[in-house]
Amino acid sequence: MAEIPKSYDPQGVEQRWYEQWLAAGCFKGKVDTSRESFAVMIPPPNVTGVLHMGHLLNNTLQDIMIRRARQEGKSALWLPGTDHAGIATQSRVEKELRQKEGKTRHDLGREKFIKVASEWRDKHGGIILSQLQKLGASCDWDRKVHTLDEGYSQAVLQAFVTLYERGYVYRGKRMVNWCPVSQTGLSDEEVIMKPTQGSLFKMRYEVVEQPGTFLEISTTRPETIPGDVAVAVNPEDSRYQHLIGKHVWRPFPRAQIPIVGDAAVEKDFGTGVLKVTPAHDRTDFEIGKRHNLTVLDVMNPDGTMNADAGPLAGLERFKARSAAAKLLEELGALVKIEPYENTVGYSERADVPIEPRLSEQWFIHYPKIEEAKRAVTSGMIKFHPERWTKTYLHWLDNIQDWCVSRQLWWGHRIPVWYRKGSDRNEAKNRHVSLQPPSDPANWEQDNDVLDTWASSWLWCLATIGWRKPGETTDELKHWYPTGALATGPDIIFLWVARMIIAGLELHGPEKKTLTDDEIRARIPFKRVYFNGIIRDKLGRKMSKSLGNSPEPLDLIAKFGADGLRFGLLSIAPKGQDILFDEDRVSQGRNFCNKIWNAARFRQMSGPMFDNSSITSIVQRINPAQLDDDDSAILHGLIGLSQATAHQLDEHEFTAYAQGLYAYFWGDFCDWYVEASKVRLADPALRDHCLAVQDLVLRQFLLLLHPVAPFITEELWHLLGYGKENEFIQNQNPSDGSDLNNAFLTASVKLDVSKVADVALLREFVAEVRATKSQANQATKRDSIITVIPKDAKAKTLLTHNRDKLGRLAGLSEMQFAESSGDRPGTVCQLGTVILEQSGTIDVAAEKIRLSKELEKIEKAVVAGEAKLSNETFVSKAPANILDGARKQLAEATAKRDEIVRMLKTLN
RNA sequence: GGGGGUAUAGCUCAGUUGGUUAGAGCGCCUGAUUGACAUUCAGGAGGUCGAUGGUUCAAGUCCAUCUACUCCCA
Repeated sequence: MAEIPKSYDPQGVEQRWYEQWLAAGCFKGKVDTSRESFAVMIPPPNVTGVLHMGHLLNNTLQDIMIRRARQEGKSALWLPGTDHAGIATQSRVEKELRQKEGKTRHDLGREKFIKVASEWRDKHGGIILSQLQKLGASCDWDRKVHTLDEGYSQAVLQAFVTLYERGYVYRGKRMVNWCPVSQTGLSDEEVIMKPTQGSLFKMRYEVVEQPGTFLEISTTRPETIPGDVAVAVNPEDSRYQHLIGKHVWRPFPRAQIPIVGDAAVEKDFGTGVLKVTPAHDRTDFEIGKRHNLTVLDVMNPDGTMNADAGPLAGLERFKARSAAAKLLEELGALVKIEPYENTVGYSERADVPIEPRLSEQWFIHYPKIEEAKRAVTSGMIKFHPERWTKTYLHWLDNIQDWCVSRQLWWGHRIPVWYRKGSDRNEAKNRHVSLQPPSDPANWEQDNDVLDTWASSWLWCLATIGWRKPGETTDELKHWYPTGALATGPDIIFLWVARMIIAGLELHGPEKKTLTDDEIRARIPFKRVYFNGIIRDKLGRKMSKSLGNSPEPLDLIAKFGADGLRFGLLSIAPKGQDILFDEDRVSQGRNFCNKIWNAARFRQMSGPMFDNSSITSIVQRINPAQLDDDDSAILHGLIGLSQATAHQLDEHEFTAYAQGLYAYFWGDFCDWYVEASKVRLADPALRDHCLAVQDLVLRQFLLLLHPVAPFITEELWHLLGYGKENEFIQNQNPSDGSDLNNAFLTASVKLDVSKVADVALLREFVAEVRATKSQANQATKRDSIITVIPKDAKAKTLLTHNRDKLGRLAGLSEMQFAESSGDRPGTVCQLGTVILEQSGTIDVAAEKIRLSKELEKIEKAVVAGEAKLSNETFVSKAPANILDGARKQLAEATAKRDEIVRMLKTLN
């Protein structure tokens, strides 16, 4: 076996293993019905996206789940893919077109534009996925899916057609969120509300029937005045109710408009008078409908004012706003302008304020809402952390129909044809199908495409072959529902909820309502893990413009993929936002190096023996030589295995990382390995001790593998645990029961009480070290101590471990005495320790130290006495708590008495 | 306006059915280093667990109110 280099160098190791894994087909998902299935579908990154910190964490989590599943022998599949990202991609391509060729998409025409966009996607779209390989992502790359793939597209269109046939899809003229830059409608979920500094314009409109009487009206959008068709007041409002039915003069273009009474007007808001602009405001549109008002659109799709805007015609909307203010002033209709902050909806992609705009759109009325709720409330789908359930239910309770048409070219073109020259709103004039009509000359296809989310909501279905309700594939039968979904809580509505609805409605034959069993069969995943959003050190979102996002590939190069993965995991609190700090990730790299060196130490400590199985290692353990530390560390190993199994099941990833870290570094390296150095020097004990180390390392590597795949695979082979062409990914760590069985078979009896004994010894060593440090003896390896043991048992324990203690605490001699005489010492649970020193004691310093300690212990004594003298406590507390309290008080009292005694000797 | 979340050491965070003297990493201070590892080792300082009240033998943990910050939805 090759000698292990001094420090861990991830670069070579990572590349070498990743290539071998790929070559051996390690990540291939195979339909194997004899095994339990476990699938994870990657949240498909946008083809326009670049790898960022969020992806690193999100994909690390998925990789952990899938690798653990593989270890457990499940038939695992992690399916990768990308999302065509309608608006984002189209904007990018149009921008390039404009910059490079000075052309718009209309210059190219639909077909040519799509071709250009496809080329752009092919060039840029795969970058993220290849970057994920550097992270170690074990996706089945041969199954990569893109939402515009032929088969996937078919599924998307079929879903639309099916929902149409089932009556869930309708076309209507509705208020939509219009993005004047992308020139398309948006769903509510794509609109970001932002507090925006603006102005509130106070104006007055003269009452036609009562010249000289004015109504004062406030608005933030005076540019829409030409679109005013009424003013509204609350019919209950005594100030204005007598005016209902009369008219006011709209200032420009000057016209009479009615005063209507409508309960939607808040009496207490502003002046209590509302200008009604049905074409440009949702509430106004509703009021307009109730009062049969005309809808007067004064704006073009690109955000400029149209001919109906009178004096404002042709102006861009924000220019029109100031022009309108000026005009009002000239007309004497402006009362005042005051600064005003309100919340304005912005287009997520273009980052400009959206316009409420009336247009013909396609809508989906969500089916299976009731079942979607039940799936989560009754635990058929489990959310981690659970609290997101509330958010999810809240959304479903207030759900609005989904505007799914987008006025774009890049995407799935809506499979609807209209009879030329006919009324499109009449069903008989429509042809809704995957196939064009047989007489195409008489029809024209809808120009719009579907919202990108109307394709990705089928992700768990269409990636493994769903093409039509009721039809299925082997993959679907095997892997659906998938095991888990890992994603950010920011897309709980956009994606997670919709996937659930899509699965419930479309997987399987048409059903009006579903039973629990049917829900179980139709849900897209059984668990959802919401990972936190990674922010910078100051809590700001990572963004390009702030330049606060580290380059993921640089981080991988700097810390190693394993180090980065472990570091991210250990700082990612469950479902909470994560403040990213590079220093904290270095902990992961350091841990890898520590593991590396522990393996190196093992290799240097003695020859390697047969490490090929648990049994072969356990056979080398000599039950007669099993000492306190062996028992404790092996017992801990079983505990760690159990804890890991539980934590991974429950998606407690942080606890998983911390548990591994504490055991390996704290228990194994700092204590066990250090202590074992004594035995390793003794030829009679060495091989037994090495066997224990081999067993610990083996099991630890198995447990660590999901989060740190590279280093564990490397050491697995370097330490002889696996044969060539076998991989650690196929080795089951189990929950420790296999270790227990092996011990049983080999008559290795672990004494659980040794765990407590070792804890006492560790406290003892820590106290001695501290005492030495205070006496400036820390460097010396030859300190002499005298111990007054607490009792016979303590003395035995100390005597048995004399050599180890000597090494760990740096002692040349440990002698026992009956009493300390009048000399000061340190009190610990096993007894009082007196450090023999040549120099004189710093009496003053010693007094301060002891007084401080006394103060602390006195508190414990007082608290303990109070507790135990409380009769209700004694009668009500359970026996073990009572026992513990008594024991604790006895110990504290003894310690206090000892300290008091020592303080006296100093006087 | 509605609904979440968070508040524990200087910083970032653990602390899962209430039960010993509340933990970790980083940072800071002191010291160590000739054979696993300075990406290391040992020690130390540092906390009335946001505030108030309640339930309980027992509260960081449960309940109520409040304060601050934060996210989502209107």
